[in-house]
Amino acid sequence: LLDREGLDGLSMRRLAEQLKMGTMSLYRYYPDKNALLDAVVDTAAAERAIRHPRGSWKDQLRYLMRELRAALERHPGLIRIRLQRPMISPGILRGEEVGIRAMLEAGFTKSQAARAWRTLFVYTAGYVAFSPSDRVDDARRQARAAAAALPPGDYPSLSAMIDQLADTMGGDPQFEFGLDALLAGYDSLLRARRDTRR
Amino acid sequence: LLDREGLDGLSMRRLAEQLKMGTMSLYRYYPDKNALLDAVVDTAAAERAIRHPRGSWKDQLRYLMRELRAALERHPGLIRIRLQRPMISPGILRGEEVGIRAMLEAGFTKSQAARAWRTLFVYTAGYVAFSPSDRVDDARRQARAAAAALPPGDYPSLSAMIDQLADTMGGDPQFEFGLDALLAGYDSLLRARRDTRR
DNA sequence: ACCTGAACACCGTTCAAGT
DNA sequence: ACCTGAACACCGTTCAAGT
Repeated sequence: LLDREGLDGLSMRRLAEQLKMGTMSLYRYYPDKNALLDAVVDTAAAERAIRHPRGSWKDQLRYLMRELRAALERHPGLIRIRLQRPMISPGILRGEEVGIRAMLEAGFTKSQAARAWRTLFVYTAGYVAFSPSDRVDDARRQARAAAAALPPGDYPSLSAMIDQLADTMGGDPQFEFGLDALLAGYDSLLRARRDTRR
Repeated sequence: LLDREGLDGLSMRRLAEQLKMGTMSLYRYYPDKNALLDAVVDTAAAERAIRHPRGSWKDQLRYLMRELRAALERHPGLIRIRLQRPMISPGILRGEEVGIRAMLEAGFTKSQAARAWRTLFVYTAGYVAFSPSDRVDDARRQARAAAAALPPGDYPSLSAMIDQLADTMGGDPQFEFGLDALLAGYDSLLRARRDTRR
């Protein structure tokens, strides 16, 4: 449909025009625009084909999050819809079931596994929302300009690492850094739990 | 201004009406709506009074992130503006300077400190965006309903932990869980670095 | 009964007419 | 020169008129 126009370009009128029908004919299929957007999110979720992952719980979570990120980036504008309507459909929960099962089997409590999954989701979805892949270069340029314009006396640390700051505005290494940090954090949680159990 | 109406309620026409001026008079102050929203973000950033934090690098980052979360939640709708225009002003970078300095002093490389800060920012801002504090109860209810409606055969893990899943939809403990996990992950990064140095 | 064009109540912004 | 109302090109949705 209208990935190419972005969320702002997706209007009932233009969509109807594209489909060569009267604007109001859309209301035969969906009661209002919200319902239509829900259907868009659901359709996108159905596109995801999650192979059952192999390896350690870390490997599995890493795979699931990379896949989630790719799925969200496949349709720019999708993330902005999901930010406005936190929807939960069976299709969306497919990956969550797999990820949480891996954690439970590794020894996490139910509460820990639930919180850990939600944190991973928030991080990954937040990453896509704040570092849109189609505007990384622009964001880097903007970050570099902003850092260079800072009074060095007040911002000594930032002024001395402009390149490093620009590097954080998107891309695979930045995403993987945060993912690794979270998984390492969960690892220490798991070790602590095993220790107190003894 | 119009915190109470949300982003959708903030229109040039209504704002002008509120200010008892003609709609077009606003354009004497800001060239367009984008500029006005930028000014809103900047004003909100200026409200933040960051005391220079004490304690370990972890304590300092924890304080800064709690403060960032509180600042973002103080004005609902602010986060949605910032999601659409990744703006970088000196006011916004105040906390970043403090946080990054703490990490550099603790032994992080520039690149690590930059990536670690960005990850914390993405997590915290993503948390506020995906778990809006004024709709936590609603989100919990929705999550519980969605989990209960799942076919237990296909979703055995999720079906057995509905309460725990609902708990992750917002609140302080969920935020702190993710924050702790990230900081624990950074800790192991720092330890690994110290080890290879010897 | 089903479908849909006209109309309504909104937008942001241009542009020309007022002072 | 400065200010701003009318007008333009859009919205989503209601409602009544068409088939």
